[in-house]
Amino acid sequence: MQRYNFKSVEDKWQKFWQDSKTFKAVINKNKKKFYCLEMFPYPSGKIHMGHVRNYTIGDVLARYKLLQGFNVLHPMGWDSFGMPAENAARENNLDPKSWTESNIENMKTQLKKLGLSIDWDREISTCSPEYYKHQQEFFLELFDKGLVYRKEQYVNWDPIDQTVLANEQVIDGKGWRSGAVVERKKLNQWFFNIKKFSKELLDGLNKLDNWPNKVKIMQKNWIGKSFGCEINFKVETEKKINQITCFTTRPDTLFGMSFLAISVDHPISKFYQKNLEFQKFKKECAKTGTTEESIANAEKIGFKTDIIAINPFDKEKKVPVYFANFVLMDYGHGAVFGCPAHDQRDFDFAKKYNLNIKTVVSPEINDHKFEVKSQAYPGPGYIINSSFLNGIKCPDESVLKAIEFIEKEEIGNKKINFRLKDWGVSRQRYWGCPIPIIYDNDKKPHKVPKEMLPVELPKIDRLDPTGNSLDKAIKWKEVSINNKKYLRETDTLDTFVDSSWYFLRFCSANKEDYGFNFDDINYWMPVDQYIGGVEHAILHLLYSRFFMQALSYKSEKFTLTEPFQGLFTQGMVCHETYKDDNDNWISPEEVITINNEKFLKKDNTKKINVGSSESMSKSKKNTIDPQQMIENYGADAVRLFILSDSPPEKDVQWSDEGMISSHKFLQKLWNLNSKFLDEIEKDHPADEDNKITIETNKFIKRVTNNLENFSYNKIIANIYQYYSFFSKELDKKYTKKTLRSNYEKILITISPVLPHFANECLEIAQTNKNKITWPKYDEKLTIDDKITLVVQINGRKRGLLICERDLNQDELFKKILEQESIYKYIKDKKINNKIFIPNKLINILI
RNA sequence: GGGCGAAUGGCGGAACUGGUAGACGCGCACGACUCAAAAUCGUGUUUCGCAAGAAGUGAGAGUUCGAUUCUCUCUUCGCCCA
Repeated sequence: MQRYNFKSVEDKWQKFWQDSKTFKAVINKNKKKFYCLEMFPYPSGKIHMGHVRNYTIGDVLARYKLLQGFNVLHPMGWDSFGMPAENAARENNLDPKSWTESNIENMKTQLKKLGLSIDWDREISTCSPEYYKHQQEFFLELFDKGLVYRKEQYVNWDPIDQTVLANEQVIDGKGWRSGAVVERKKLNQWFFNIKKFSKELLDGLNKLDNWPNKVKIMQKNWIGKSFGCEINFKVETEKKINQITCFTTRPDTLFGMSFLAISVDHPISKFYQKNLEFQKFKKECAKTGTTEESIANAEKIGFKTDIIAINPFDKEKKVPVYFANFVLMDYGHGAVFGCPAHDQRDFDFAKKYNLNIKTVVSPEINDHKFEVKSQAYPGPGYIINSSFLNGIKCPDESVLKAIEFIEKEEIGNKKINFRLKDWGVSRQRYWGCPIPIIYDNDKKPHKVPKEMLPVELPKIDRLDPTGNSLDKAIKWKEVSINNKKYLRETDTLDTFVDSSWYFLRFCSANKEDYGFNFDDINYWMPVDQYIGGVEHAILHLLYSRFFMQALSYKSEKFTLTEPFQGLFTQGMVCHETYKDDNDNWISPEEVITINNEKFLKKDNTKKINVGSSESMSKSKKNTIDPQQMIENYGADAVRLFILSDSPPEKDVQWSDEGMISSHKFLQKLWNLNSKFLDEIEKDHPADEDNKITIETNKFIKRVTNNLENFSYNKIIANIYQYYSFFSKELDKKYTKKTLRSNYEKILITISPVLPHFANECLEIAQTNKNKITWPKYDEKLTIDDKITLVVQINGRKRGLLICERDLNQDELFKKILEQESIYKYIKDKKINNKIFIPNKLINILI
């Protein structure tokens, strides 16, 4: 018996799939399509275990659907713009383009070694002008539809590196690289009007039945619909201010108002521009970052104006107006009224500035003595101290009542507000898609004419260590059209834009005229199953959904609003972490285990401190290199292991022992295969044919169900079970025909998980290629004729009864009396009741 | 602080709509093969107990003939938002 040579088998099949274009997807309107897509990778240079898991899960599904007869589209591409390339280029004095391209080549080779069923002819890369040309067209299309606009917006500004930082680059309020305290700075930037589609994006979630609930809830919270009203506050001031409009969800607490707070960017601020104290205050506010979290955690500070606001519920009550750092201009109208007794933030503010704290909600009904003292009471209850609102249940009824009053008195109006903010897409970076806009001498923006697209990135040999290199590419920046001079926009697009429509591009990957072709997307879209990490639950998925809204807006031809019919979010791959005594991270490669204790490989004497298992990351050095594993154990073994230990939606622990045992198991399967081949030659009487057929049908049924439910870990268990059954039963008496047909079905059933191995075995068995389709199981043949019935006495298991199917209660009871081991419990006892579940259980109560 | 989810042997995890808890894998133990080891194969492996038996799915209650599964309270952990 020859050993299984995974290297030659895997190479052989990978070459075969590539040469014969097995996975090439071509539109065929007579066939049902299945679009299987995994989130495309950032080309960092090497694949990591997270990729292996993600793409194995997708590949199993794609191969299963292919065998089921679907016309499968399973493409792969590269999310190849972004900061790592820019950082690497700066550090190594390279061009981001060549760095990225060589990474892509590298990763492509590695991915191919996994044996994925990818149609590589549709490969796309977002940093290629062929791709971003279309993106620029879309940008202009959205521009024409009025969904793109420019406004001033705060950014995180690193004063040392002279650059804008993304939120995740701000660590504890400091720049990740320079360590400088990050400032808020206003820049003119481009925005996509995603807020406009808040309602559509929220309502659309209801249709997404095949999305994890958790992701839908996260998106729902992110969109943040809130019901309330706008209130127009009359003011007393010598300045030319008519009124101040606030949005509030709690107009029922208006009697407890003790101040009104507005954003430093509120239009009213123009009256204070010359006030030095105000300028100082504004600068102080700029010190807090731009994230909601940093604003929430910052100390609440205010600047008192000389404006007085009048409480519309009680015109005698007049309160001061403050500029406050916790009020944001882009939520509501940049103004809120403060009710300290029932909002902790307002409470803190009131304490600091010695403002009145009036309790207007009590937790118990008719409790007029309830008083807020050491902290705000934001909970439910009943309104007190509030004239016509007194005694009303809060907040459900009191809010409605307050709004009713507000509308009647024409103080304001009912309003639904969304937390979702417009999507700022400008990035002050070189390595991104150029924004196809040019500015005339008056700095007025114009579209780049269509025939001049794509606006290609200029080649820059050396990126500037500070600032935006595009801004300094003078030759590129200056353009002249019809003898008029313009300056190019030097910001590039957020890379989330690149990934918001790539799934459309896959449908028409090689067509040049437009981003996609309607015939193509009408056939292939939506993506039937999208698979990726839960970390993209909000932004990427929401932006992609928005992009479909934007493309279908005012369009008769584009009607797709939801890009991803099904979504699956897989868990991370984790590994133990190791540190030496000096607190340095140690990679698993440097660690050896002796008698269950872990030592540093270099000297074998230094003991390693084992830390918790965490998701694999370079910084903690707890990574396992997939390429190494594929070389050592083969792609099928790696696929088998990565699916085996945990359900795909949960985190999985990497285990070397598990990896090795998967590898060994393939060898066992191979040996079993040889035995099968020997047995297929022999013809026996059909004594056991029924048994093997039932076992095979059960196996197919289990695997099919587990495939449908993403219970891939259970499929591996099924495969182990089938192995242990057949390794014992193989030499029983089967006819040639039955053995062969069952054997072939099993090989096909395991082929999505072990494609190289299964195809090799099928070839050796000389299986007719036309017969390689997903086997259907016969429900009748998954049922054994004998069943095991549980016998309980007073709810306690006392024995098992192997008997025929469908016995009635009396027949069964007779059998129980015959069985001494059970009968001993009931003799001499009075039987009060019997609970009988046919073919499952009998519970005798004595 | 809010939302969502989870908790099962030494470990990862199974258990379909309430009906044999611990499938399958790892680890461990014992045995076979071997001069020996590795590899391989076989057997066993929730705990206590020699056994009969008893206890047992984070803790406590409840519903039920019967609860890992349903309800309530609590504890711990994870993720997301703040």
